[in-house]
Amino acid sequence: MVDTVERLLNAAENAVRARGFHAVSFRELADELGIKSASVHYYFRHKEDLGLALVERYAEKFFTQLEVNAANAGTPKEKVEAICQTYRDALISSDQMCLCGMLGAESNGLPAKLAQRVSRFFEGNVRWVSHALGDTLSEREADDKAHRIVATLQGAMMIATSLKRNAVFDQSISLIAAGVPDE
Amino acid sequence: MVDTVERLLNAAENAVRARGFHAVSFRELADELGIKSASVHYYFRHKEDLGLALVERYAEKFFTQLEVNAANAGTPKEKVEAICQTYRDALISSDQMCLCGMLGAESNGLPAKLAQRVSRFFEGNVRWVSHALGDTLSEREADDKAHRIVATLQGAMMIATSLKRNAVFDQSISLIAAGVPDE
DNA sequence: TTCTATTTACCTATCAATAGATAGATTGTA
DNA sequence: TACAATCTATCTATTGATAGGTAAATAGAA
Repeated sequence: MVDTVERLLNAAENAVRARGFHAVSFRELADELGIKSASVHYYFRHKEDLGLALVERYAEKFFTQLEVNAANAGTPKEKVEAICQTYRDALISSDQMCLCGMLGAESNGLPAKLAQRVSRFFEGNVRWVSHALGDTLSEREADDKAHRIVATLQGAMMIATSLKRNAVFDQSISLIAAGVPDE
Repeated sequence: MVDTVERLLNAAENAVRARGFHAVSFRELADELGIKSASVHYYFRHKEDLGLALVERYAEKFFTQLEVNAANAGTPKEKVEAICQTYRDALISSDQMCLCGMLGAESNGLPAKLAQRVSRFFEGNVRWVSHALGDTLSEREADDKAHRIVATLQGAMMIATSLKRNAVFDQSISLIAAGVPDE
C-alpha cells in the first residue's frame, strides 16, 4: 500500500541475502506482501529486473552509509575502519551476508547484466579502499591491499553466516586496520 | 558406465560451483551423463544426499591435497603458503570458486544437515591454519589470524569469480604470508 | 555345471508442486 | 475519462520425487 515497490524490495533483499537468487520466487514475495504474483510482475517484468533494482538500491545505500561512516575519518586507518564498520552493520543488523556477496557467488548462474552490475559493486569497493589508503603506498601496494581488505570483509561475512556466529566476523577483521598507515 | 557415481559427482560439483545448489537439477545432470533423471535418484535418493556426498568428497580431496602441499612446509609462513596454494589450485584449475564457499553463502537456504556439513569444512580450515601458525602467537591471536586468512581466501575466490579475473585472487592474497612468522 | 534367486543399473511413465510469465478484467482515484 | 494498481485465470516449462518394469550380471544351492 504505502509503497509496494519498497516493500517488495525489502522482502526480496531479505530472501535473496538469506537463500540466494534462484531460491526466491515471485509467489513467495507476493504472499509476504499479501498480493498476487502477477502484481509483482507489474512492478518488475522479469526476475532480472528485480535483481537489478535490488543491487542498485543496495549499492546506493551502501556507499551512502559508507560516506556517512567515513565523514570524520582523516587517516587511512580511520577510513578503513569506516568500511569495516559499514560491512559489520550490514551483517549485524540483519544477520545476513552481503547481497552482492551472495550474488557474486552465484554470478555464473545469473543473467549477464545482473552479474555485471554485481561486479561493479566490488570494483567500487576496491576503488574506495584503494583511494582511502592514500599515497603513502605505491599504486601497486594500495591496489593489492584494497583487494585483500574487500575480500576479507566478504569472506568474513560469508563464513560468519555459515557458522551462524557473528563473532567470527569480528575475529576475521580484527587485524585489518592494524596493517594500514596511521598517516 | 565406468563409474556413474563419480561422473555424477563431477558433473554436480561443476554445476554447483558455477551456479549454486538450487540452480542445479537432477535432469540437467542426467542429460550430461546421457542417462535419465530417475537414475540419478537411484544413486542419490534426495538432492540433499547428493549435496552431502559432494561436500564429503570435496573436503576429503581438499585436506588431502593440503597435506601434500604442506608436506615440506616447516615454518608457519610456509604452511600458510601451502593453504594459499591449495585454494589457488582449486580456483585456477576450474575457474570456479570453492564448493563450500558457494554452499556457505547459500547456507540459510540449504537442508540443515548440508549446511552443517559445510560449516564443518570452514571449522576444519580455521583449525588447520590456527595450528599451522604455531605457538609464537597467543591462542587468541592465532585464532583471529586464522579466521582472517580463511575469510580472505574465500572472499578472494568469490570476488575473482565475480570479476572473472583470477589475477584478483593473487592480488588479494599476496600479502597474507607477509604477516606470518618465519619462525 | 546348471538352475534359481537376488541385485545392480538402469528405464518408462507419471505425479503434484512450483516456476516465471502473460492476457485481460476490475477497482479506485484524480 | 484516464490511468494506476491490483486482480483472476491461465500457460508452458521445470522441479524433485516415486512407482513399477526390465535386461544383465552375480551369487548360491542342487
